[in-house]
Amino acid sequence: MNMIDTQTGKETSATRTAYLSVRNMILTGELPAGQKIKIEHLRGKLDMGASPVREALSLLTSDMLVERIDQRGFRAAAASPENFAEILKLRCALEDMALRQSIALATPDWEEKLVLAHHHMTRATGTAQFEEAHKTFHKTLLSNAASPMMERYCDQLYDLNIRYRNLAASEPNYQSRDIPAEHKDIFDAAIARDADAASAALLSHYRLTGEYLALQLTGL
Amino acid sequence: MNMIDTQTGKETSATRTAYLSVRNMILTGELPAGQKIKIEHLRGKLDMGASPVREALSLLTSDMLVERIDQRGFRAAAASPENFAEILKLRCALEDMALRQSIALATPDWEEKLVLAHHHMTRATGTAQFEEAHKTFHKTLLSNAASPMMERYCDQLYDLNIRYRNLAASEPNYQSRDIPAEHKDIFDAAIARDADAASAALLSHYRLTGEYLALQLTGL
DNA sequence: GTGTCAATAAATATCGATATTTTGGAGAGC
DNA sequence: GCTCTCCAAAATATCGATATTTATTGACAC
Repeated sequence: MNMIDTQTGKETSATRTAYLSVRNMILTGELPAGQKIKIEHLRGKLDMGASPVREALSLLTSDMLVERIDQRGFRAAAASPENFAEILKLRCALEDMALRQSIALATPDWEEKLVLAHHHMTRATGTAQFEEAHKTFHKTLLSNAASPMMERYCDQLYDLNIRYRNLAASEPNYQSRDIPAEHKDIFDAAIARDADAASAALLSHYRLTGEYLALQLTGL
Repeated sequence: MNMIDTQTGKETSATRTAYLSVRNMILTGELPAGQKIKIEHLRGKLDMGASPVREALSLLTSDMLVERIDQRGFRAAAASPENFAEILKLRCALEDMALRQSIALATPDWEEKLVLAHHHMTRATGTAQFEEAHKTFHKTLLSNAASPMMERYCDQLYDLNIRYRNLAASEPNYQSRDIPAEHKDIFDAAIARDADAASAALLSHYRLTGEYLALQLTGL
């Protein structure tokens, strides 16, 4: 006679729901960069009280996706070509360090994870599925660095980069690039424990994408 | 008939008060690393409702001073020798980059700020006053890099480092070091726009302090 | 026209109360 | 003696209402 709730599930809190929703709205551009975020509006849209919304927005501050101004509420983080350039530069510097550490500490276990992550990426079907696998692949590359803070920074920067890709609007059209080959190069070098080659391939991968996106961001 | 409040002042919000208080408690070790933070306890101590306390804790998450576990509240960020080593490494990498950029973009205005910041540090009297001036000096060094995110990271890492200095408990006793001379070296090289020398001096300054602190942290 | 100021409207910040969830422990069963 | 289950007690999470603060508007003087 106990009442295990409807459909078991419900493994979540209102704050978490709000956090994920708003995060997604900002990453996709549904909440435009720099725009004021009205608590009342979100509260209605998400059907919850103001407290979890405020808390979610406060947490999003960590991810540099939301700015908070005392007594004046929240707004979606501004976006600009300069900001994008900075993200790219920081990513290159931090991921270079992290990847080299990962390789220096390479273990069979890490290599196996990497093999799987790469394989999943090549087999992904839909766009969403590929995005997921792509993120996992890049995270796995750095996951052996034994450096949680650095991984956190890299994670943040990855998401900020995704945001700009979405803000660039037009469907990505990667001219003459062979993206799978670029990934394969990074992957092969990492597995071969060739840190210099792996880092070079990774940074080139980022910089090519960066240059391409930067061109489309002149309107910001 | 109107009630302009007592003593005009009151330039602050409850959330901000809570943020600064808790931040200070964690930096000084009054809230020990890893310890659970009870909202009710703080609410009483700071004499305010639970909402601003929660919001302050959520914001402190950005600074990596507080960890949040869904449905299970907040705790002061853990501390460990490994974490300290990571902070040191990241600081060295990021500040090296930032300082070089600052110097590359050097202007008379920046140099003047730097001269003043260094002067204030040499003239500071109390410990608190010196700490303040010291922080300002280091921030000023990087302030010309035109890279807000990098500066934010460096700020964070600076505070995390201060925390470990406080956690190391015993009064700092910098053996045979001449701290003012170390600062002077950094300062002179920066003013001379010698990026290599400035960076070398800065990193040496950090690493010496780091080694010294690391010895005292074995108990963590 | 243009700028200032007060009144109003809107939004944020905060409180106090309540609903949920987790934690700790006391017995029941093995 | 050791788990496991189930029940308080404690703490967190969330709501709805209210107090404050900021933004807007329009009248009025210059």
